[in-house]
Amino acid sequence: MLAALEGRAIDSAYVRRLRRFGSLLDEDLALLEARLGRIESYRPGRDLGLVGAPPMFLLSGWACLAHTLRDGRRQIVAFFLPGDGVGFDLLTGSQRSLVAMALTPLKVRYAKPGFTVGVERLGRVFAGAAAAQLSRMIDQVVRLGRQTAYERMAHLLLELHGRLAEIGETRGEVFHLPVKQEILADTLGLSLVHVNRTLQQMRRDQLIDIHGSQMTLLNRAALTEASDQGS
Amino acid sequence: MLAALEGRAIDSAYVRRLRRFGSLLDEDLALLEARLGRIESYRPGRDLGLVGAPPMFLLSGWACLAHTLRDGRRQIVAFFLPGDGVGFDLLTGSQRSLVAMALTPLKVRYAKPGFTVGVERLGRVFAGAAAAQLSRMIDQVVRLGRQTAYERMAHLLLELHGRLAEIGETRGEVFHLPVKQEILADTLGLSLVHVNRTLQQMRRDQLIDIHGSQMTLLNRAALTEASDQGS
DNA sequence: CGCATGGTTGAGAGGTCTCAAGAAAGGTGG
DNA sequence: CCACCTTTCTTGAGACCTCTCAACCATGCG
Repeated sequence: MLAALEGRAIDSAYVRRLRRFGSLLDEDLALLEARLGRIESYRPGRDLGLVGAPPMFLLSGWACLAHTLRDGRRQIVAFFLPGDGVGFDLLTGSQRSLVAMALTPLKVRYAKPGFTVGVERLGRVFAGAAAAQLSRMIDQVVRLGRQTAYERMAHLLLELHGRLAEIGETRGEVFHLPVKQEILADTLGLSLVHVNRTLQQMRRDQLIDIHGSQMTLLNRAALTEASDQGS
Repeated sequence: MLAALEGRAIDSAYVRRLRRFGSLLDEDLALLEARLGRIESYRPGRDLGLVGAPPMFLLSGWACLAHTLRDGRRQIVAFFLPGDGVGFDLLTGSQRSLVAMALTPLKVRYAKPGFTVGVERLGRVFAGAAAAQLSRMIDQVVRLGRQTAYERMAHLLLELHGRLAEIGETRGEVFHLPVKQEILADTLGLSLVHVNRTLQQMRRDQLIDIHGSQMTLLNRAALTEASDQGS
């Protein structure tokens, strides 16, 4: 049974993700696995109900953290991709109109009640993951505050490609982008129409190629140049 | 000597701040005090040199976390006010053009090397402080992504007043706002000129009053209404 | 085949920006 | 205590990026 658990853990997205932040021994993975519990599915648009719920890992599918203003304007604060942890950093401040929502069909694995990680390897790895999320949030602030639509889009596409590459969900410069342009708009602080025009422009500039929900980065150098931040 | 240390700790801004996130016993404060070290001063504009340095508490003065793009555009990601901790959440990702900078004359107290907090009261309080910072970062994303200049300004002023009130640095609706309009501009993702016009408008609307660096919130209800997020 | 959903395009409006210059405020040396 | 200089605030005018409104097109599905 231990072998089976380890087998499941080793090739799961969250283990691939966590390993980016430090080496994990088999015993660490077994420990982690023992502290994870039931698997659940969500349909696109469903609220993941952060408040009061235990944290979870995304096994597959995309989700987001979104805030809706009284008049309906919506800002997506962060994307959650397969392997990402949700709720470990207690952003579950119980507050306001902040909700976590499935963007695609979603499979998640909840932590068991009372989940903790020590300060050992597992703890450091979790701290690294939390730092990475904070770093992405900072990127988001910079995008929204000081970049043009074109720059924001370039930067976001590079971020998404990078994050998907970490868990092996890219084929070269190609990846699956399973969200409507409306979602990109609410992420980048733009209107749906302008997102569309921006993508058109990037196509004309040969920076990207889109077929359905398949996104191809045709010119990484130009995208990096355009995204400026230069990260 | 223990009494002296506790005396200093009890009325310091960071203790007032931390106590917001849970009760702390005298022994907790003594423990914290023992893990804090030297005090240092910075002049406005100086880099606090996050990378590789231990975390610190601001004893007095304001600082910020800022990212500068290649062409000089700057985005201030977060303000640090007296009592705030800087660097405890390892945003010190060693990365890019992200710097912490003094905005006013600053006095900070560094943690001693190897600083840690357990999972006891002190640890929970630190976790609460980290969650609050993340929550403010989310507010910042919403402001920048989906609010107008007027709304952004109203929301930021309310946030700053609230944070200063926590440490007793307000007198009713009056507080000291020690930053240039340029700093507000780089925080709110606006131009200096537009910040000025927005403040003028809020004055004409009798929402605020400004005398030098003294800011008065004249109409909290209207400010809250304008800031929308309704937090 | 018709409807629903999501993508695309046009045109005008509007919020914010840039450039530019003048006014106010604050510090410093004579 | 004043003259001067620097910094910061203020205001005007036109440009520009992005928005809103409104269609129209493409795709998929029952």
